[in-house]
Amino acid sequence: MAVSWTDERIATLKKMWEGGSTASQIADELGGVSRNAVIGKAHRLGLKSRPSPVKANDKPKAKKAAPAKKAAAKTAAKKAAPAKKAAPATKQPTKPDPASAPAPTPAPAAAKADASGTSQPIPNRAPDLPKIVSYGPGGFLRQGPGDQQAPIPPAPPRRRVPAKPSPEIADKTSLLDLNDRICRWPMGHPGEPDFHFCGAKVNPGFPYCVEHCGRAYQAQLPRGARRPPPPLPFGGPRVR
DNA sequence: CCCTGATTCGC
DNA sequence: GCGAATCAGG
Repeated sequence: MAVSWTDERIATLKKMWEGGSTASQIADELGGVSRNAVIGKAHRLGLKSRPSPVKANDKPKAKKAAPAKKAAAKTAAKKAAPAKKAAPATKQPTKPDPASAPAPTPAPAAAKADASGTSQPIPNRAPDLPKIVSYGPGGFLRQGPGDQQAPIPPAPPRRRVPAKPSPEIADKTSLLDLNDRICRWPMGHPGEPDFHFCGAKVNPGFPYCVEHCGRAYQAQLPRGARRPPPPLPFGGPRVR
């Protein structure tokens, strides 16, 4: 292994993982590791999978055999002979487990965040869940179409080596400084040396400060008045 | 095809 | 403990 899992890297991994970032993004950000490594480490750390595209379902129907057998057979076959598909060994009936805990319902009742400067626009406080609520597909916070705050010129390329050796982020709010009480609004792009977070005190019950709550939770426009510009997490985080 | 996370297993 | 290979769903 080229890089070991230092305490710092583990902290970053945890933060991003819990923050909803994908394993690929985390791997990218950390640098020097594959997304598999990130996932493996995350599991070893005891982190669970939140939105897993593959795991969420739980059908009362019969399931396929456990992958263990297949994997074992596969590897064995691979090592032994270049056969593509090994013959299925003795099959064993898998008994379906009873349904487990219900899926977590996020229920983003973001409601209305006023745009004008009328004091506190948060009528209903968040009842619980101190964790993240609204992340965009890019892994970070979504932003309403109303405004832009940065030109966002450079699209960070997919790099896999140097990401954060030890940048001097000084007093900027780094990923590791995030906690439940400070605004997580991202400033800049992850991977850039000056990438940081807002860091202001959060609007109680929300992951952002009051100002950024107004940006994160924009009232839905009435149907028909739909705006063409879709919300982008960044200017264009993905480059391919 | 791309993506995602989960799991297994050799190292 | 680590992570590539593999699996499996979207």
